[in-house]
Amino acid sequence: MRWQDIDQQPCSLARTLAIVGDRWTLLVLRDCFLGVRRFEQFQERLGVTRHVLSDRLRKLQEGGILDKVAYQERPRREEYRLTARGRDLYPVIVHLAQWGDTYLAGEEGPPLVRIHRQCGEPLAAQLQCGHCGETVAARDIRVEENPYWAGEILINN
Amino acid sequence: MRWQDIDQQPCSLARTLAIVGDRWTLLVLRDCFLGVRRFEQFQERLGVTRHVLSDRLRKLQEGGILDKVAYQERPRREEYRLTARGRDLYPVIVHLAQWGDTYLAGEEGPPLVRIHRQCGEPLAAQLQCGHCGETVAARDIRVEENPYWAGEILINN
DNA sequence: CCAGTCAGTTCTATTTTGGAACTAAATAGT
DNA sequence: ACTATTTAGTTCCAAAATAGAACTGACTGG
Repeated sequence: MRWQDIDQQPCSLARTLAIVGDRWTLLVLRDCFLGVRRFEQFQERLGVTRHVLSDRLRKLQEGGILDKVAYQERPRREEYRLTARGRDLYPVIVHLAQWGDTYLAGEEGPPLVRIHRQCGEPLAAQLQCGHCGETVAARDIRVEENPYWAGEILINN
Repeated sequence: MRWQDIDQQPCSLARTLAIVGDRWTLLVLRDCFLGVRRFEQFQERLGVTRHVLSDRLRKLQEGGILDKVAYQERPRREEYRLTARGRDLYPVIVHLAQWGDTYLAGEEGPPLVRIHRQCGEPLAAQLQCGHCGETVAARDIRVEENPYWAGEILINN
């Protein structure tokens, strides 16, 4: 199976990765959350080639994650801004970064610290159940298959 | 900059993506969380070529995310199991999948539903501050730069 | 008219991936 | 003893994606 066909799979993770799972794309999003908006700035900060950056920004736009907005006419210049859908990916960025903070930081410590404004402490991100408010671990979750794809996704049945 | 050098950047997200950011790797992890352990099963479920799968499993193992454990001698056969470090990536998988559930599901609805055992409801995953227990949104976070990399990561300073 | 800015596009060489076939180390059946 | 089967890979080559550099277009400012 080709990577470009994974969005056809009955899997929300695969479908999401079809938009944000290419090389560099999640780093582009990190920069978006840090306030970067312009092509030149993404390119300089990431060191990605312009041609790949152009492709990634287009896919993020097509996926509804970024909006292309003119910030100047004559000559027209456009910048990229996170949409509400895009901001919903923040927990993904935070958990990936936190994993790196925890397991991959050197002697100097993590490059960035995220502070929770409300309590003033460094964020120790956890997964929370929106219904009951409790902290959730992997073993607290049971998975149910949509009957439409019965037997196609889960193992042991 | 080459993708294989991103682990050199002062960015925990980049360092994490150097391990899990290749094509197919997060889908391998999804399957791990669904209980898949064996090479043949990953290969069949994902449709990834054996040669790429082999490479991804090796990188996950080197990154301490999977353990390669013999489940049989004569002939020796090994399977892959999530480590504690690996299980810490669960929130990443859940939030990516939930984003797909929310924005990319078709008429049939999401392929899988995750149920929180403790409350019995479908999980609506949120980001939680481990210190104060509150739900956290992107705008609730302020970022501080490690002085070691002063001025290298943040913009506007 | 010339240099500079910004957001790309185009070009070629290198790297990665996809698809298929092949290998190794056994066991089970005839 | 020979043959097929199982499982976990490796090897090979063509096709696709990426890296790096140069180029384009639409202006502005001097």
